[in-house]
Amino acid sequence: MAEDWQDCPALGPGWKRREAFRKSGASCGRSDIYYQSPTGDKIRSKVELTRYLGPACDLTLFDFRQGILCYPAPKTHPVTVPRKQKKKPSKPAKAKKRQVGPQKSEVRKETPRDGSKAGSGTAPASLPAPGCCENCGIHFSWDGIRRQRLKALCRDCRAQRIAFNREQRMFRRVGCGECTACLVKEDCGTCSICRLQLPHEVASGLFCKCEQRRCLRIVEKSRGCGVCRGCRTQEDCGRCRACLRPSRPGVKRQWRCMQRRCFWHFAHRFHGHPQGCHRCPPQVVVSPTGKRKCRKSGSKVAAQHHSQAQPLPPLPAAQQPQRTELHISDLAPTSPAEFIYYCVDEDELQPYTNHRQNRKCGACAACLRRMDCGHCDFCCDKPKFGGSNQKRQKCRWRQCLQFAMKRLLPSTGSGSEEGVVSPPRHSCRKRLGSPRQLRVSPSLKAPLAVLTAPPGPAQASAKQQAGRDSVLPPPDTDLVFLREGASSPLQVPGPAAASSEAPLQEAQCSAQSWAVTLPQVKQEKADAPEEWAADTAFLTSPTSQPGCPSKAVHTDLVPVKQEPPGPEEDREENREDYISASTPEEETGGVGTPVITEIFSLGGTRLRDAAAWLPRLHKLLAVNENEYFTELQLKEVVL
DNA sequence: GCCAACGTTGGC
DNA sequence: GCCAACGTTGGC
Repeated sequence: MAEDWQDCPALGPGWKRREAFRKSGASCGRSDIYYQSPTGDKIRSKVELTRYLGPACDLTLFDFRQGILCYPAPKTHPVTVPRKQKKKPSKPAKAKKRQVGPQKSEVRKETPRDGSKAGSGTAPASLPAPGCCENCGIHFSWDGIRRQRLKALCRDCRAQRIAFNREQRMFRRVGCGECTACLVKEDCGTCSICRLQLPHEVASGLFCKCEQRRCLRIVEKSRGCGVCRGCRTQEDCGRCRACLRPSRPGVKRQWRCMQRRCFWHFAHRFHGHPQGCHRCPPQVVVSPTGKRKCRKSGSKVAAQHHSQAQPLPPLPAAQQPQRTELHISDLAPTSPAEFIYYCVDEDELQPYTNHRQNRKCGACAACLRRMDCGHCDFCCDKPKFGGSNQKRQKCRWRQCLQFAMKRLLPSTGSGSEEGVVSPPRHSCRKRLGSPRQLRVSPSLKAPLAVLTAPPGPAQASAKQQAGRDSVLPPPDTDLVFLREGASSPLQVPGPAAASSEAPLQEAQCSAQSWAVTLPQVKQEKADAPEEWAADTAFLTSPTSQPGCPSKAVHTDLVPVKQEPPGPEEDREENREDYISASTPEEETGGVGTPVITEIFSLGGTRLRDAAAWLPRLHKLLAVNENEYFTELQLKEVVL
């Protein structure tokens, strides 16, 4: 896309403008205008531009869409006269009709970029210290590339590389269609893929393609392109981190000098990110249980082909997969130990829906929540809260819980039909369930399930509500027990007097006092299909009620009191063992991820074991009603 | 496989 | 026109 950028002298040297036409969706054909500052910052609207340039810069005359300055025409002459010149900073910034996060935003924008934007009223930015492109060697502004990238590539080279990667993915999926391998119509029958004896339609599919039919234009990492600067470099530089990396005794050096790595190194190795993982969207791999898996993770079992697997009907000649024709049950192996992972076009498994709306059930408390909490990391990222708009995600407290549950329980379809749109059955595309929705605190991977009443600024009452109906997460803690309908955390939860803020739909499950939800992504990836089946069995145990989404609900659970901010020693201990009291900040939806659901992942504990340890947990809870539990205690219970 | 970043699109 | 946030992708 780099070629789409065009200079925009109206904003000064180095500014670029791009018009992007929407290629799909309801607004297909519509165009959006983006600007890029000399330092590489992307501007998406005039408001952002105003914010970016600061109040000293008057954009009144600047036509954002056209990228030109429009001076007021004579009264009788409506035609604007574009001029290519710097705008005048003399006039104070026009008050926007809608100032979003005015002060914070300005502070935020100016703080990190003061250097580049000081005096940017007309000609923005002193250029940052240049870097040297690893590929072409030219000097360029490194500052424009904000990510933590190892390769220092200039914009053009990076664009080339990205284009190359994109092309390579396409080659891997469908091939170039021109090389001799792509023209081969028959499988060899002898390669490792063919020997798996996968159904023909699968074997002739994309990533499972016969080795003899794999596109020859795929650049193998081990070979490199042979042409780029990296491939042509014969000697190690001796200075890069690879060269400096100490080799293990007795082990041949594994690290190739950074300077000798192929510029085109395909970022996703074929077997590293095959179709099925979230990096490879067009294809998914589906286990017979319905859990989609990245082939990488499923490769072991994939190698164990079950000869009795029922072949799928042949694909139409047009190679269009038969939508909705594929049923997971058709693929069920006769032995639980044996699984076959099929390449299935994702569209086969989900009829067309508006994907962008599939993340909302519209019914859960999170969906019903109107206000951003203003404190979670995603809120903090929002411009209106002074963020830099990099994450661009919905407030964590507003991320659909139903969707999360669906993702977590791919094979569980019960109990969610009541006016709830079933979220799409997405593959292991993580983004869909998204760590954004449910993220495990990296500092503590041990907690039990958590549900919290979302805190937030929106509710003075909500805060109280949170205090009443739930136990808020202590710092660095993923453990929160939500109690419904209770007047205080100390009471044994009674019938749900569902708080409108109570997450999930426990509110609908009047008999359920506690809700325990599944771990999100990390658990998902770790679980084997059979474990999911077990999980599901547990989660859909008779304790669940019709109308309730599938989730672990244990009626025997006794409430746990969340201590108020405790003594200092407790806080210290929290780092190690304790799930301690929450800080005031977190009580309002604070810095810590406001975890919606978490986790049964104590040391790899599976939900399937829950039947065994839940009673123990129950006992512990009963004994320690007013206490917190150490991670150690929880481990003892669960493990 | 995870995550941050960001292009893109929906909707107000 | 603008913002929200979904979904993709590069880096690791």
